[in-house]
Amino acid sequence: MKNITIYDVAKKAGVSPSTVSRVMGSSNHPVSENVRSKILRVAKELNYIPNIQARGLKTQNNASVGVIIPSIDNPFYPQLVRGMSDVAVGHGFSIYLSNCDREYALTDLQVQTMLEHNIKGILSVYIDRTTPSLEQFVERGGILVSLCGRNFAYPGAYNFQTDKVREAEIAVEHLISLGHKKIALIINEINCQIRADKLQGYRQALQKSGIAFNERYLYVYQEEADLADNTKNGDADRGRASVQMLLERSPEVTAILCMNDIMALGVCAELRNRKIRVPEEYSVMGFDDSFFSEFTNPSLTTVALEKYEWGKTLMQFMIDRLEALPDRSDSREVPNDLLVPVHLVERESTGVPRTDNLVIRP
Amino acid sequence: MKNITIYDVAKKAGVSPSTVSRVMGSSNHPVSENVRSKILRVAKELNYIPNIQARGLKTQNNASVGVIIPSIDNPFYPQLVRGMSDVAVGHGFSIYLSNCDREYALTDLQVQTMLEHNIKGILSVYIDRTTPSLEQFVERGGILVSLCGRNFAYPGAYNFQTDKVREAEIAVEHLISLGHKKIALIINEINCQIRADKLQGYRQALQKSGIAFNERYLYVYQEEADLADNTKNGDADRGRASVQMLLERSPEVTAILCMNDIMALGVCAELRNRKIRVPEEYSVMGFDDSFFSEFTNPSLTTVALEKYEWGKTLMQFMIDRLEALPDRSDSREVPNDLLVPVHLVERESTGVPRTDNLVIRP
DNA sequence: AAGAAGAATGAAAACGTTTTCATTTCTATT
DNA sequence: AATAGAAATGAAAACGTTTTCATTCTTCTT
Repeated sequence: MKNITIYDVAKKAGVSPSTVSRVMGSSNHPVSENVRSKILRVAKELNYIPNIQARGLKTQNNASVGVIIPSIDNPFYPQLVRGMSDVAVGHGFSIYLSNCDREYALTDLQVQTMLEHNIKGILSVYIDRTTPSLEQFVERGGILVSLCGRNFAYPGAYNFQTDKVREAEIAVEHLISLGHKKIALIINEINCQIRADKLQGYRQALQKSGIAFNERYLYVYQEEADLADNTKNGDADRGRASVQMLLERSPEVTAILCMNDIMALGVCAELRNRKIRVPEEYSVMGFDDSFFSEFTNPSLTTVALEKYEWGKTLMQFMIDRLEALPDRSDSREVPNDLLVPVHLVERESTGVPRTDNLVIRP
Repeated sequence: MKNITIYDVAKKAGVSPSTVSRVMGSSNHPVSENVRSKILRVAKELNYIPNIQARGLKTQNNASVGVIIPSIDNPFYPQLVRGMSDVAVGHGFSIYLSNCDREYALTDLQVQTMLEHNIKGILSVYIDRTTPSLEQFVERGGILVSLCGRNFAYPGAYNFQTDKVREAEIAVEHLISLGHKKIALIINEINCQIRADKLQGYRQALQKSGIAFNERYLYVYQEEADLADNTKNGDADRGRASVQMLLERSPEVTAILCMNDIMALGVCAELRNRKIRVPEEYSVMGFDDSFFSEFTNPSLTTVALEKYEWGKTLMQFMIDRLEALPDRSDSREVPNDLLVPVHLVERESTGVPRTDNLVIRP
């Protein structure tokens, strides 16, 4: 079961291995037409398969990029990854996918592996903490492009930013424009930049409209608790649970802004359970415009980001850098025109606030 | 920017490269405790990173497995992939993810790439057509494990089967048990085994109950049409569109069985649009128990498969084979006890059939 | 017709490991 | 105390490429 090598085809074609290499690889060294075609023919006959490992060993390059995301099992990411994948295969690149759950140790480990595989490009999404191996990666000249919130930048990386502050502002502004003044925000513990950004946007929007920030309308909880169960995405359940708390602690609220659409779905389901109508009694909003949000009942008002487009943009950017690798003259600036904008998608789950102040049905 | 190699640490530690290799790699050759610890220490000091490409070149092994799925952008797959990923990283393996859209040419290309990367294990899910490079892969001793419908088996592969026939039967049986007799089935064009299996299950269940199969209740359409738009998952829209057709062609139907939950969601949304109630007027069912199905309104009755568990099982199986690679004494039989069962999840979208035969509201 | 420039080819070293085989060092048995 | 055997180490070849450098073969210019 010996592999067919460049030597085998060289022998059969009656030329030297060097020449074969020049036609099989991406060399631009000239080689005459007839020997080229002969080599190609023989290679096909022998079913020759270039050995990327050997090539990479020599060239210190391997056509693949590592993608690190929190978890593919969050509906935000599949489309993003799909966009990345599409442009990657278009350029002959492969994708190493890695779910790190935003866990420090796990991220470090995965990057370590990528380092060992001699991967030269890492695309990290919404990971807002650097690790030793990540630092080592950029130190060794690896290309790190990161997509994160507006208040975070890796040193030495190309930092794309999605403006989560603005996203949250847009959401709250929408709610305020409908007449809401008591708006609950449900988010995870603030250990992650995105969430901090969202909180900031929330406060900013309130402030702009002269509405006082009320600590009691803020629902923050630990994520760790149910991480153990990888079997399902916990956000929906967390949405459910929050409703219970909210109804006890601040039923006077008229709108509920959720961290993402899944959570909003959970909130809606629980409200429905309790025979509370959306949006007549509570308006509910999410983020991300997940694919299902258009089809739920009521359909979800949300703030959208072109995920697929983003994925494409990021990977294209990465590949451009990768293919120009030797000269790293450019700074780590990211062109502004690559920022894909964000927009409100207004659907059925939000409406004017209820007028009566009754409610309270535990 | 020269790499630190095994030679560097050998020199600094005052031993030979061979010895360093033995402690850094997974050799079981004995090496004394003091030199081992010394090497380890020096390696850490120098920030030595083993070069997997070089290792792979020598050992013809690289700790990664290729995963081929139709598209990560179909909610069935993220959880499956997550399961795979979890066990893979647990064993130090990396995942090469590849979306092939069930396209022949694309699949072939991606496998070709994996071949070039010297990947020794490919996990393929619901791809029911072999390609030249896939054949070459198994010919060269690659391990192919495939998850597919019950009527399909790759030659030379470990074939896991999910029983789509049975799944469909379960669904139809449920509907029949509620009293339905006129059951529509909406599926994609039958170029894929899963769909054929589902159709078979549908017919079988009807037959068992002595209900005649009615061609008019079968809605099949081409998938190609809107594949171009990768921006969104088209099944929901197809569900929508089907409602229109169904209402024209066979409004007498009382239950609608959809290919998957996304499609069911689309169907529900369109019915709601037309003020037609689910399940009072039409029962609607899907497949897959997607994570959102529990939270929609009405929540969806569906047939579930433990996707995360399946992913783990498959990857574990793969890694076991991979680690025992040299001896391939076993046949390609797959142990029966690894079959993860399928079950009905009864929720709100199905109920007894309406009694009046009115309807028809185009 | 001679020579220069360029095009096409080949030889061989290098990339960073693993592993076989040979050698040295140790331990235990007599 | 001698030696068999085991344990620990090292030297060197091999894995399959790419690429530098040297060489040969063309083709043009004068």
